[in-house]
Amino acid sequence: MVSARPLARSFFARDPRQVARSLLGKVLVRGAGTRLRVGRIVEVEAYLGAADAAAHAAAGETTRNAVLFGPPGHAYVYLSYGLHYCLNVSCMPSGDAGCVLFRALEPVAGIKQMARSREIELAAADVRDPQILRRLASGPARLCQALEITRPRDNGGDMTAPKSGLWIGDDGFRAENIVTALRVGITKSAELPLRYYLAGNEFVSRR
DNA sequence: GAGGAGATCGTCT
DNA sequence: GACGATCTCCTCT
Repeated sequence: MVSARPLARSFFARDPRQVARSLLGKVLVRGAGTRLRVGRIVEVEAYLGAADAAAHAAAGETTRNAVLFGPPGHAYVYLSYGLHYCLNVSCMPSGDAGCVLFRALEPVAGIKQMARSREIELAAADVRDPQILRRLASGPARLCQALEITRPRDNGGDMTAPKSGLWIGDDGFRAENIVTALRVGITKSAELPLRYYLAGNEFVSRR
């Protein structure tokens, strides 16, 4: 089991582009005690708030996106296409409602639990099968399924506090060779290069 | 391996 | 009443 320390709130009180790059290589931790599920963050996207037409915050504050307008470092979870949840963390560039979307994780611990949540049959021999591991959390909706992240349960939670049950930690891993690319699945402001991932990483959702 | 369609519902117009 | 920051399955090549 890795030991990780939570990130400070000030980490998130920056421009979402800086936060996004800095988050690569950190670990997303679900749960408490010994039943932890841990994934390394390998792919994220930045959303800039009012200046970014693709951002949920662009049209102003509503009950849905209220978390984005609150303090940085909190979880913003929303339902996409009526089926899937997606996880963001709020940032605060000069009072604006920016955020970072988590797009893919590399499973580190609690792999069998993740598979169960994803309804993937996993024999002991499969735990190291890269084909199967890749299906666990490579995609924003998949990682929410794998960690059982939902809006009723996790929206607004404090991602700097382990006691919230969903937090981000630094285990000493240092990201190198970060690739910048276009964001996935949006139509507005699609030309902005705000997606970041670890070069050559197997668990990135799209290359 | 690539491409297309369907699933499904909260939120905003 | 329309529309998604998606995933999976199916078909075709």
